[in-house]
Amino acid sequence: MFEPVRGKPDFPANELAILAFWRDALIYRKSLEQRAGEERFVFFEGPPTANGMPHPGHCLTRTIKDLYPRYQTMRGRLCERKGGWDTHGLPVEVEVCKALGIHSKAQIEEYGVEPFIHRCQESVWRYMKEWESLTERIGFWIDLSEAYVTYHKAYVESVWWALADLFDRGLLYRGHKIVWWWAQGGTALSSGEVGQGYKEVADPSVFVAFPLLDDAGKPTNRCLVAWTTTPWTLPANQFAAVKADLPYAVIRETTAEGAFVDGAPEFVVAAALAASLPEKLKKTFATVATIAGRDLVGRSYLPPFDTYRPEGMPRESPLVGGGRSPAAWRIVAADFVTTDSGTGIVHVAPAFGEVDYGVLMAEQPRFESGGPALLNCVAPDGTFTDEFPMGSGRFVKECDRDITRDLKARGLLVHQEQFVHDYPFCWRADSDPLIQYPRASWFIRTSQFRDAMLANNARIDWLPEHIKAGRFGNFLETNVDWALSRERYWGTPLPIWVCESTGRAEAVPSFAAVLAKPGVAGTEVFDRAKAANPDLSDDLRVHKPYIDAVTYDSPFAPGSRMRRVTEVIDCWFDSGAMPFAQWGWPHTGREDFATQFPAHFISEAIDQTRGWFYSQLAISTLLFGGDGPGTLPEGVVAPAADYPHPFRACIVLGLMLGEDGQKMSKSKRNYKEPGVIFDAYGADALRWYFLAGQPPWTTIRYSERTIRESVPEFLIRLWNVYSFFVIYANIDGFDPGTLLDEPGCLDHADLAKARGWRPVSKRSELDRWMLAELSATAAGVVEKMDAFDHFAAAGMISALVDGVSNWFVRRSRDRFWGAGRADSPQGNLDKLDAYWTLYETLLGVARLAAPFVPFVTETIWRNLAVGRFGDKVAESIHLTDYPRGEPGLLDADLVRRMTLVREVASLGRAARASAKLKVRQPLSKVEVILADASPDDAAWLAAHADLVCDELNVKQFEICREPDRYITRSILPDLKKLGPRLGKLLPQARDALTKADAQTLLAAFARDGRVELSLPGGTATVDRDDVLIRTTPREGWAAAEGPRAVVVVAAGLTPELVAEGLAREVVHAVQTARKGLDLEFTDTIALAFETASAELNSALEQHRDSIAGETLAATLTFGAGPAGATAETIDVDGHPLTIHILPLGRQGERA
RNA sequence: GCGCGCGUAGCUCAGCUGGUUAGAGCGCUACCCUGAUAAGGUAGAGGUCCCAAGUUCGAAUCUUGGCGCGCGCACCA
Repeated sequence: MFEPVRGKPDFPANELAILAFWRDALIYRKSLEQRAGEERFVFFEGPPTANGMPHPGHCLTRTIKDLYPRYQTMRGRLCERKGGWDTHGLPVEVEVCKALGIHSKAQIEEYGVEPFIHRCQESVWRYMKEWESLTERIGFWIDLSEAYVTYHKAYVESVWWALADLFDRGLLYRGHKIVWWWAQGGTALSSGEVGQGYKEVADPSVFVAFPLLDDAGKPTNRCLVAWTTTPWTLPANQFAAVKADLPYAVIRETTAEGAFVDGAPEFVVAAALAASLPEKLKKTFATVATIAGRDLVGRSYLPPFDTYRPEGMPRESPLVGGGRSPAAWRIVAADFVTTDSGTGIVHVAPAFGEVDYGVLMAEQPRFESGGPALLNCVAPDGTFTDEFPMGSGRFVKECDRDITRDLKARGLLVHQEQFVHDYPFCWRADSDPLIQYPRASWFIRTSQFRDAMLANNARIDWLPEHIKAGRFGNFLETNVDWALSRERYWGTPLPIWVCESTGRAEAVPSFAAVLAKPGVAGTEVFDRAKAANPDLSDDLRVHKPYIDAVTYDSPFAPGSRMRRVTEVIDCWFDSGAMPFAQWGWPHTGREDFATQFPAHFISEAIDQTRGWFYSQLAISTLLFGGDGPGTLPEGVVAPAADYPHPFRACIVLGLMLGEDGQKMSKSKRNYKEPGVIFDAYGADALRWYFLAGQPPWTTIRYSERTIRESVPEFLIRLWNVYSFFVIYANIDGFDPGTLLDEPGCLDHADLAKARGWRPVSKRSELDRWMLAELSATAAGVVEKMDAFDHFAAAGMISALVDGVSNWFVRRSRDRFWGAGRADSPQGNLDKLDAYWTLYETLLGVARLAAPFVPFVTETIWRNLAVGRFGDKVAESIHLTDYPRGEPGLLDADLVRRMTLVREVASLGRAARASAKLKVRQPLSKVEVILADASPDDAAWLAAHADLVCDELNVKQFEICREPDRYITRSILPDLKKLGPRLGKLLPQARDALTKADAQTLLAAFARDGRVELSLPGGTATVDRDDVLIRTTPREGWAAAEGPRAVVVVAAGLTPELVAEGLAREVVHAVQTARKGLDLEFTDTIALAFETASAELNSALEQHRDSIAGETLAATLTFGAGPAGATAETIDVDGHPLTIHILPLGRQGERA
């Protein structure tokens, strides 16, 4: 006996039981052990952070990340799945700050870096439990016990090795960078943070005159007009930029009569904007001259403030290669100048703008001895320094008004207005405007590797493909050096120590390397902390503040000490280093890294394009591409430099939105917690919804309704088939366990050894069809899954389940109900065949679907296989091999023809429906006209008349001999074939073919195989293969038309047919009544009919035996029913009938 | 502003290299079947395939330009 199956499945409860089984029986571990020594399928887990709650988006990634390793394991490969946790970074610090009720760096320092770091380390695991339970509940098999953790000492040291290697190769350097600076908080903000803080504000917009100087250095009456919305940057002005190929106009105010106003200055602005300034000023101007931008370049001007221009300061510096030039307050050419707004002349303050800084960087190499220095009169706290006395000690933005007033007083303010634009503010303190500000920073020379990264990218199998050349490729094209350092606390410390007297630096590859330095000191700081608090994690040895205390003797200056720089690094470098750092490589884990690099497969959402996808690719390309790493410990070998690495294929998942199509947000409550879905529908339902609902890269709208609706279509249907099988196998005593001694893997070849198993070639056509479909689907699914196309694979599996349910089982019902038991070779062989076929199919479907819906398939396997064979078979479906299809069972002809029958049956039902003839009513005949079937297929169909008759409840089925009675034919050109050949003649040919008499044309095709069409534009030869024949039913028949056939049913009814219809109607009524009485399938009844209708009475008499048989009526009488019977009066097609039923109890065997 | 993606039925989405009547599931309506039964089947209603121009014998599909939405960039990696 199989374990009886509930008709109404409780998937969630079922799944909990399966989870317990997996846990207790160590199935995941066994699935790996079983593949020991096999070829590997390498998977990298992109580390999530347990600092936040997991949400539905993580369910999607975890489903996909589980699917392929599970699949590949079943395909025979060894796929270890090492978990990982991303633990560093600003978000952790922010969480801790929130808990502490502080938020500036000063407050952190005040609280103490040491306790702060301790809090960070604890915070990292805050939602650990939720993450672990989600991971288990959704069926994501991954080894969390051995997970890598980015703050662990071994991990940090691995990252240190990478950084030291880059440093030694000159790829890690210190430079300046203009950042968005939160002055009040004393920190730069990351991209996400700045993006969140944009607000629309009105800033002052000022047009300022920069008087040009004559050769003697005296101001002239001619002024550049520059435009800025940040007046506070004017004291740090160093250049004015124009565009070389733009014309500039010199304009001067005129009186109403058109004469120049006495003493009015001449303004230089872009010619394209020469009209806008007079408009703003509401004055009239006339053009004095036009100058090309390039002719302005090199001229000197008087800066708006003399902050950096004290009397006697040399204004010229020596140029590289001879000559001299003013080093500042000079006009330069720049491409970023536009005429979209402003004046076409850009005020350049390199300290306070990224493009401005770029101008300075371009200028400096022109000069001897470094060229112009960066001028910065603002302190890190956002206040002016004493260099600019007017604003000294005040926040820069607050000085805008005074600066404008001062310019006006000195006659330099040409115009002032308000300008409304988006400007970033601090996301945590939204009244604090951010400013662009120069900070010293450490960079990695990624831009030098741009071409290598592009070459590497070109070899990656991106899904969807457009990521390669699109989002990711574009991003690589515009690569700039990676700003690595962060002036924060909780992160991997930058392993660079600097000589306190010479400023020379070196990088160390490990903590041991630090300890090995001469005169090392400061390690006792951690030791003391550990002594005071024995629970202190040793991992913190390599973190701030302890590592900062470690110093050693400088190799650069005797007597000096080496001290670590204060920065930590961008946490994206941590996660990007995981391919090797998860093993602690190269210090440890050499074997693991050698066998598990690169990954065959990774998958994350599209937001990782610039995150993990990039950081992995960049780090891997820099370290392992080309000549490979510069330094490796003795005996350690670098991986091959062949691209792609570190991953070969990457599924980029779409963004997940909430129920309302908006971004998921806890506060909006626009999504259901994963736990709610698991409890109501189960993990399989959620997984199937993700995998089969849409291609993975589409933006997905996560809604409970869609998940709920996706359950019946696949899971319930599969369950129904399974439940059907178990019910009848138990009734019939079909038990493979007693028929098969050596079950092996329960593959086709194994089943062949069973007693009572007949070769498929000997079984009924339906069985051959089912197993052919199974094999074809298996082959197709494998092909799709190997190409990472699970969406297509899921569609095939779904179609297969539909075929089992709605064709095989439905067509086989009579076989399962047939007489004779199926428990031995001596029984009903056809019934036995049906069981073996359904058994094999169910096992096959379950195994195909196992990576997708691992729970329900495990349930099926546990009952159908393990329950019968015990430990002779794999204890879990996930320990079996993935079906690839039996080539010997494939039968493309049969599959095609069965599709044709199903189509004909479907059309027949449609034809009945159109004539309002219900299927209960038998009809005399159905005829089919095939539009375009081969003679073999037509003959095959004719031979399957029984099948069609049964499906359609008709007495006779035939291929129509006189099709012209029912249909008309028209000839249609096959455009795909004729189009390329005929080109412009096509419309004429189409008209000719459509208008011509179809019979004549068909006759011509039959005779010659082709026809010649004389068309106005020439002659066209059309072969029989170039046309399609379309058949259309004539009016007046109960007919339905499909692409390949027309089906006509005979609507005429004879008295016999009507009587039979009535009888079936009554059977239906009795069955409904049985159901109402809650009778078992096998309960017998005493039945009596009472009717005033002679016609109905006669019909019931005629079909008395079949009615009794179908309804399990032990007695069938007419008149009043037996005592105690229920009575129900109904209307049967206009005839009154009272039905009396008395349950008699269980019958030993079914009829 | 720039880049990428998307726009197809009431909803969620397929639709490969251009081809004849644009599909599926769900929902709705009607009918059917029912010894899998809180399942199953058939049909109907519902579409200017976002708009416009172009290429072509032929465009949902290719090109260009708009419009709308999302994401990314604009700090930065």
